[in-house]
Amino acid sequence: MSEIAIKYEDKIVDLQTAKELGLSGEPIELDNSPEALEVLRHSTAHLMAQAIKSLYSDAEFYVGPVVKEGFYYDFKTSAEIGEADLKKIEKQMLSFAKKKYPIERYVISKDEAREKFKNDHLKQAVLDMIPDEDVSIYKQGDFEDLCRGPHLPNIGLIRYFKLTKISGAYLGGDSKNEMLTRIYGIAFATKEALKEHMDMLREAEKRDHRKLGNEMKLFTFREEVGAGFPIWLPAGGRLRARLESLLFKAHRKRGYEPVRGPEMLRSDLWMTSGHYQNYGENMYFTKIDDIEFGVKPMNCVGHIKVYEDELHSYRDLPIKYFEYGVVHRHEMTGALHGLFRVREFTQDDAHIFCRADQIEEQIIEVIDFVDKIMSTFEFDYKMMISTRPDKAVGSDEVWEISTQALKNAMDKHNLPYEIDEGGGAFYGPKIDIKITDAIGREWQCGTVQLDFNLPERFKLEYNGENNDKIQPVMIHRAILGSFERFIGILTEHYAGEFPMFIAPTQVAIVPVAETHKEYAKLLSDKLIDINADSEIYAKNDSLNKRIRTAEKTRVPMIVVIGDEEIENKTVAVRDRRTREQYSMSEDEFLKLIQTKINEVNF
RNA sequence: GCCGACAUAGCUCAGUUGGCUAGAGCAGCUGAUUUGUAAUCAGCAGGCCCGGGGUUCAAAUCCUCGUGUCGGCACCA
Repeated sequence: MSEIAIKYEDKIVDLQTAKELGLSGEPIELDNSPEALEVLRHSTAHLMAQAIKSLYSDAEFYVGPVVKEGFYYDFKTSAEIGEADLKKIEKQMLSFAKKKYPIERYVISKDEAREKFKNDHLKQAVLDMIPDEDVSIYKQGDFEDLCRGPHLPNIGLIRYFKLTKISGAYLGGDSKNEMLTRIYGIAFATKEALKEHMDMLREAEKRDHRKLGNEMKLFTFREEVGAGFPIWLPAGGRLRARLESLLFKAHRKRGYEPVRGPEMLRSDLWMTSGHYQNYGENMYFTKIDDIEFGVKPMNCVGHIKVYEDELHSYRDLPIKYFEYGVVHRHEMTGALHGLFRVREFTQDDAHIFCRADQIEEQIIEVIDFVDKIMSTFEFDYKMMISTRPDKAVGSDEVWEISTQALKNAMDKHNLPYEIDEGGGAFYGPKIDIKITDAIGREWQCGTVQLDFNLPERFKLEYNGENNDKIQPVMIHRAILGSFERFIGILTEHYAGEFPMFIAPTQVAIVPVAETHKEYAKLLSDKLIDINADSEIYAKNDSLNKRIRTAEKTRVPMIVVIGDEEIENKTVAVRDRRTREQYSMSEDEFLKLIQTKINEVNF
């Protein structure tokens, strides 16, 4: 193992820089530590750039940073590069690596750098962003790149890497700018680590909810139906229904009232709410007898109309309405992604109308609710406070007060959070709950939004103790976010092996021979009585085949029924994970299923 | 929406530089078999090769415009 850099004042300093500045510190060896990988991957990005430059001589380079999933480099060339070219570039990289060019570093002034890269408009853009007077250049062979480092001492150290993805990426991350080509890659210090990483990706692929959803017949999409409109199949329907009914009970326990608003409302209302102006490009509109209607992208307006249906006293607050609200949003084609991003979805949505002095307790109550559910499913999640976006309604002052209120509530209860600057809803700041999918992508699920604007816009009020008219505060919240996304994430989280209480089918019953079919049906009926779904595998196939088929559906329990079982009133249980078999009495079995189904309450 | 890739049976995939009647496995149907814990055997059926338009003697294959999907970017539950 060789030394590649040193740690100096908690910073990684490469050997070239350390030598130049005469620094010394704890050595960093080339291993799979985060520090070493940072240096290795950064240098691999440069090696890739060198290879690209040699293959596409007009290539210009923007930035090539190390990121969570490896590294990338953004560049531009007149050549069309596709996935097939990655192999070619990898090969070129290896041949350069074999030459073991040392990576040299020197410093020049920014003006000199401008001159040096005068034919590269992307490097000029990079130079524009650098405030310093002097910049460093790294050189390997005849390839030079403007870079802050740190880098390996020699490109020969780069051996175990893979280019993983190619795509477009906007210059500076802004869709108004030109699009560059981006190639992602990954590198490790050892062959084993690289292999492990690739295995992990393959494993994640197996969990992909789109693949499992298809295999397990949970949901489907069809071209002739339209992009982004999921079709729920029977198995998915059962899973979803279980989740819905559990959650319904949980809402009722916490004082939420079920309500329901219409699917579309007159456009005037969307103007009052501000959706028309601030969210209109995501909405679908239609006309009925010359009056324009907007299909709801959110449920708040409907719930406001419920609130307006009667007068409210300060004694009645908080009032909590909930709805499994179907919403439609015009998502861009490129954003659609299985159940994670669709154009029609159902939110577990609720709106809490409360007094200003109830905000904190209400927010904390919602966060407790979220925690109850996420911990039941064993999800890690993190919370983000999102502040005022560019497109927003309401005064700065109101935004400041409401954002502060969210922070206060979190701080007071020692709840950790990150800040997402400008990520709020147009009507108020929010706390987002983000959970992670099988391959580490984070998805926003639950959300708690504090809103002083819609109550103002709709002139909502309640009677105070002195019979004065006071404006309530609105809290918008969703726990799962949407059934679609949440079930997608659940599918990946459990790799399709759903726990008993939400599994589409609780029990697979396999009768040994035809003569046991009748008894299987009786057992199935008993299961329905305790709210468990079962499927009887009585097709004209071998017993082995039917057990195999049942296994493949990932059903939590398989029971085999034959002469022995019928005679003794027992069932032969086969466990999903261990594939072990054991026998238990039918009564015990039914009790067990019942317990497993009922053990979860949010 | 942008960059790149892809679209063949219900599913997973073959199909050579444009050239015979487009194939396989699984699933489905029919029959035989009635099975004790991960694939019994045989037969049958199943295709506007994503959709329009074009090039060609000839198109699943080449071009073009759509639609959909995938990987990212941008945007978001």
